[in-house]
Amino acid sequence: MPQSLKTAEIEKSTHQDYFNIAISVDCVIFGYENKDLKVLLIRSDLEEFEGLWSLLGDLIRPDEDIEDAPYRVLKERTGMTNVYLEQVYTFGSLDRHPSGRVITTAYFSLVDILHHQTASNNNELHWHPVSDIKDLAFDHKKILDTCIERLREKIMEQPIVFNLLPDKFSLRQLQDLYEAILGVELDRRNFRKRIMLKNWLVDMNEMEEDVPHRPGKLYKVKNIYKNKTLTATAKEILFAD
Amino acid sequence: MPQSLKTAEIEKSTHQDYFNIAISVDCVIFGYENKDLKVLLIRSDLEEFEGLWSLLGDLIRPDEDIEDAPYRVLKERTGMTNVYLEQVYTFGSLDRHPSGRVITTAYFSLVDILHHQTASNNNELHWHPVSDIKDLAFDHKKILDTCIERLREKIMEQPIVFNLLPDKFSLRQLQDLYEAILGVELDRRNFRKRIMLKNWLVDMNEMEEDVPHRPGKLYKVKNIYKNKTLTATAKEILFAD
DNA sequence: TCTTGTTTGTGTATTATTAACACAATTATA
DNA sequence: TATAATTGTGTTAATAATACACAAACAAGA
Repeated sequence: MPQSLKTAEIEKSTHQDYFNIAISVDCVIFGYENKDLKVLLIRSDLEEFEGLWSLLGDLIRPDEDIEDAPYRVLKERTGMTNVYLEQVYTFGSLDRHPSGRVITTAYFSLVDILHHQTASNNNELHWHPVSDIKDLAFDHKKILDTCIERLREKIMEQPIVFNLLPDKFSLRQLQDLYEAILGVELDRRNFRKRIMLKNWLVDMNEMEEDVPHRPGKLYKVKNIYKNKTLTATAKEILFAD
Repeated sequence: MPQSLKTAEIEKSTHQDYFNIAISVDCVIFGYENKDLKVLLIRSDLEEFEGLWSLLGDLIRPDEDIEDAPYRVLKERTGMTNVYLEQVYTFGSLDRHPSGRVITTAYFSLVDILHHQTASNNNELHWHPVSDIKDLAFDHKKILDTCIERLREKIMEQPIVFNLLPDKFSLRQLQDLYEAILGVELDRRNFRKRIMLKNWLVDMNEMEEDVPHRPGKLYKVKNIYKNKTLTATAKEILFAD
């Protein structure tokens, strides 16, 4: 059910289309800034959820592949393109949407905040540290939690966190990011050993600059892991190690 | 409804289109028999797929929670109740269904074939060894492959395979089952050690009977892992180990 | 230019996990 | 009572994960 329909129209159309179900996608857009894992939210435009934030989502169009819908939402609402996206789960409780029956498929997305910060000056959009988020509109808190859980599992196995960082980064930055996502502290030496063993990184032969301490070496992720629009089968091949 | 659409006229005229997508569930019903992982299929009733088999599925009803739909499908089509079910992925290519736009959410299910064999004498239903399946109607082969992959990951972490076995089983039966699902051979001593370490089993203090060799001890899975209709949060607690 | 603060870069010893591997005991059957 | 088939069990080696300390690099300020 479109969020923009007012209550009277909703009554009418839900009766007309009682036997219909709408399907949407919702995007959990993760970013990383100031050692915090953040998520991009928009102020809910529904009366029922006044004051609450919600995920970015939209109904799927009848002529649109479901996998294209989250890309379109990101582009339309934030201007972001070429982002990492992954389907997580489909939520379809009867009462999850106050204006009608809407089943939604959740995707999470990983973006480099700094390269996307000016993409939209829509001040209804805001990056929130995930640790600060207590409640969201609809069942979006549950969707967020499910996506965080999936993200935590995934980063231990596959080279995806680099989508949250600038092209060049130090091992310290990378470790801080892992700690922010996992919510734990990691031993520096063991972390470096484990990451290096995975063989995901390329040494740039450059050093950090303008840091008030001994600068660290800079790395980037190998190019084969950088294409963000891989098909599922291409991923299987690449990530087989 | 996209925010970019402004006028009421546009909203109204496109409204019908947005509800012009059907949503279904498809069930990959796994069973285990004769050392084969099998899947329950039905003859496709579509002309386009004449001669091909397909998964059991149905459209979701407007008054039905998405999680209830696969239970209903299983009950209606096979008589099975109280089965293990898990949502896997939602498939929504434009061309996946020849008669219109249908997005489908795939679930896999684990059942004990012997206790369900007479549930339906619908001879359009048939158990197929998964290793024999080359092609299926719709995109069901892709759905099946996705579910097998998920099943393989899951059985290494969580005590779910027992849903495929009778209540009492020997470690040999259990190992054969793991080998059938994973498609590999396992070392018997290491397998037994690993399973016992997980602490999922209870020794029944009974022995196999009517086997033409030294009989093995019988085990059952602990009761806390046996409830097949656990909520997601209950699972988290129980399986935290 | 010397001292201090801060962070990088590195290795080893310990423990836990996984993998490889062989033989005696039990039952049914001939 | 001999044979065939399978169960039940333990040790060693290899690999991975964890715990832990110190010297070197740079910036800033005395």
